[in-house]
Amino acid sequence: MSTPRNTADDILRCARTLVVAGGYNGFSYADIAAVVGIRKASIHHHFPGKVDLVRALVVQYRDEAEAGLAALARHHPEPLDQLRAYIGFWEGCIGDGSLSFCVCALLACEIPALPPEVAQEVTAYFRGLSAWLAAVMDQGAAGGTMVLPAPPRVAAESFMATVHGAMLSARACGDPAIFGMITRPLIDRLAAV
Amino acid sequence: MSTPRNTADDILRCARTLVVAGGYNGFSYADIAAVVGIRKASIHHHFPGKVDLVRALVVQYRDEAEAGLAALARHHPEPLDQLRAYIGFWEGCIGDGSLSFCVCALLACEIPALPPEVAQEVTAYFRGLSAWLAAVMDQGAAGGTMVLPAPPRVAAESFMATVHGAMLSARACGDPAIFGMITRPLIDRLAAV
DNA sequence: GACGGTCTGCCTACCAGAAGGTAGGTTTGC
DNA sequence: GCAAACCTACCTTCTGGTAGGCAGACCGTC
Repeated sequence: MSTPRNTADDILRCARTLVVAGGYNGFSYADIAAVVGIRKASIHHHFPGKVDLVRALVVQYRDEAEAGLAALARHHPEPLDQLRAYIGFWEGCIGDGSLSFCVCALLACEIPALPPEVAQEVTAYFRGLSAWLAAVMDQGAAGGTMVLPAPPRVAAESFMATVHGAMLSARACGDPAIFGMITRPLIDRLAAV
Repeated sequence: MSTPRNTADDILRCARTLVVAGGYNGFSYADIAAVVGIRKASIHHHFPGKVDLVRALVVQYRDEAEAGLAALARHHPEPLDQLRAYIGFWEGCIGDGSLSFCVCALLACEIPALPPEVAQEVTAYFRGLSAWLAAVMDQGAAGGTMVLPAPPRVAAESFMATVHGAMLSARACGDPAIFGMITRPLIDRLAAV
């Protein structure tokens, strides 16, 4: 089941890392070429233009996120544990530096300057994540294990905003621990006594 | 007391708008020149390099923020009202589009790709804002008008993260109303019954 | 008050390098 | 033989930045 070293995927992985570091305008085809070990022009063979590349990258990211959330829901029957795992996932990513920021959160910052094809995918990510969180919260409230401070939709938006803001603070201060400091109490506050 | 139309300040204002739209790499000297109505080379007369320009911009922003928070504290003796006014300020800015995102929050996203001179100022903004919020919360808790869900420092970080995340969600969804939806309950939750 | 000097703000005219992208040829594996 | 993958070579446009000139405001000095 091992992937036979797919160049297109190497390019996407590399682009993801570069986007996470500096956004849409923070990297160039030359940067990717240098890392992946091919020539600039070869990237165009896989992705005709930069827009295609970044769009593909966001689509892949969205797919992975969706799959990840589904897996997470399978492993943790309890809604509260699902949120805990979600936070834990990011805490791990930020802590070990494997993904120090959400790709879509970063791109969302630049939305006014983004090609519409990319912006659209970013917006879809936010809507999707927010909907998933709202569903989990709804379930938790119905099951009596959670107490929501607001209707599920609002509580979900608030939760998501705090998580993204926590990433930002961690990055701004250069201190991954800040993420956990902000997000962990989030769960405790939702837990029914 | 009217300012005699200072070109350097025009440049800073214009650069601020452009940074808010697309970040550090999202604008060029040519963009500014076109808006301000001077030639590219003239910008270098006021700001030798792009780093100097953006650094100056962030320093000015920090000064304004500091002055703004101080003014806000003067106008509202009650800590809870200060937080309300802070949220209200941003709600206004985002609503009328005059400042649809915090300059430093946006730059913080790009910190790994930012010149260190700029990154340092951005970090300082976060520390300053967080300290101010913590002080206000401390005061509110001491006065009995606020109930903090965590120690002031943690509550302040959490508050700040949610506000920044709310900006992000509003931008991601292209809907300014989301900012208010997320942030207004924040105050209610802190208010002592 | 006229004189020369200098400082400020802006200009034109460049530059080297990087950006994203294209054309067309060569290698590689089925 | 064909197609995918990759190459070299090149193009255009934009990037931040420099060199040097020029008009006007400001200046102390005679």
